[in-house]
Amino acid sequence: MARTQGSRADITGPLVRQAALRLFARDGYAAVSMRQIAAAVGVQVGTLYGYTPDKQALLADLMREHMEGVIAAWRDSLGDGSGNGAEDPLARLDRFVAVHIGSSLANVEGVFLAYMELRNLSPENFAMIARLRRQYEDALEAILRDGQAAGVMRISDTRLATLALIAMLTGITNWYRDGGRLDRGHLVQIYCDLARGAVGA
Amino acid sequence: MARTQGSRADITGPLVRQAALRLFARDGYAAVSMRQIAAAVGVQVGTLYGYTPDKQALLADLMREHMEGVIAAWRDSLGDGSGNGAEDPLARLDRFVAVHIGSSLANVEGVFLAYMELRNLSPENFAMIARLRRQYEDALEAILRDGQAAGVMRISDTRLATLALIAMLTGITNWYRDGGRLDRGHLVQIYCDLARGAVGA
DNA sequence: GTCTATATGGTGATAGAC
DNA sequence: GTCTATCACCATATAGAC
Repeated sequence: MARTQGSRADITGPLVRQAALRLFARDGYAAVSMRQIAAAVGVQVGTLYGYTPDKQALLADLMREHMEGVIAAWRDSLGDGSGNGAEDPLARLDRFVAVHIGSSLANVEGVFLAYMELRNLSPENFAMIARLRRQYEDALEAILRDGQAAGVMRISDTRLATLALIAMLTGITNWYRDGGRLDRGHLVQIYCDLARGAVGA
Repeated sequence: MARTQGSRADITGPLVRQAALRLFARDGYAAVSMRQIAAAVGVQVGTLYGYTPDKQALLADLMREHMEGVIAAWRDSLGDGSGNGAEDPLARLDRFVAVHIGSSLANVEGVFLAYMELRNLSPENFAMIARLRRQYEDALEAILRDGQAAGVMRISDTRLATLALIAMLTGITNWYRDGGRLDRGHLVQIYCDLARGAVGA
């Protein structure tokens, strides 16, 4: 495993982050040592500190990138149907469900970090991640408010419904495996029905 | 903190488990040392090994007791309305929601362990906890099947709906705090509406 | 850019005195 | 039942050679 000399700065950085993501997701931040990450990359432990100031920053960066990716996936899904100015709230809800499931399954390890490692963040990093999470939640709540206002949803508390729907959707990553009983299209369909029902559509 | 001598076997055992539960829930199993647990109890570290064979068994016991408590809370809720032989599936769903929220909020730390520390269990202990979880999930799925058969629910996949509802309900422990904007009765009411909607009632 | 070596301190678990 | 002392090992992070 331990390479001796040989400089590959262009690829070592991404490898460090990829190995850390995989190991943190599998065993948990606190259970993974910098030595394990170094061994997975194929460098000695001291080398890691050329790519991150410390272990905490490595975790925070991975979580930030995950949240930014999830938010970007939602934002980018808006641009697809060009000139689709006034999309129906129910169609927007379906799209949110599909995009959330898609970006979650595309990065299951990131989802694990985002929901399990909050307590291992420093206060400053925690505040940063919490802000990004809130931003994402607010995108869904805006849909529910519009659906409520348009009379196509019946919701007693949009904030609670938002948290309930996101918890419901995120739980998928705990059990879904490609190649199982359901394909992704079917999965999205079923969760669209569950979500529409929950908001009284 | 460190007591010197003095035997209190009858109370030290529960204190060890209580301190471990609190610390594991707050900081995570891997991040908590046996020395921290001992300090919280007020004994020296060697003393802990009179109450548990090792750290792993301490975790597994706490998780097992939590799951057994949740299952018992559901089972005991059946006996209350004596002679209530043929309860409506929708009423049973409401009762499941209320009991789940009640037992979750009564033991938030246990819920944290049950959902965050599965990966820190040995294979044998993991299998034991997974069996208890499945047993609890099956109690909900039986309700959904009956509701489907009775024509009072419309569900395309009862297993998925079960997992979705439990994820939705369990998410509550991530944000609910007594004394906040909502009291527990209101909370249960809102989640009953969400659950009924999700299953097409 | 990567290595080796090291500083400093924490880890789970056990043995044996009291 | 609890303590003290200890074993063998692993942790994060840094300094300086190449």
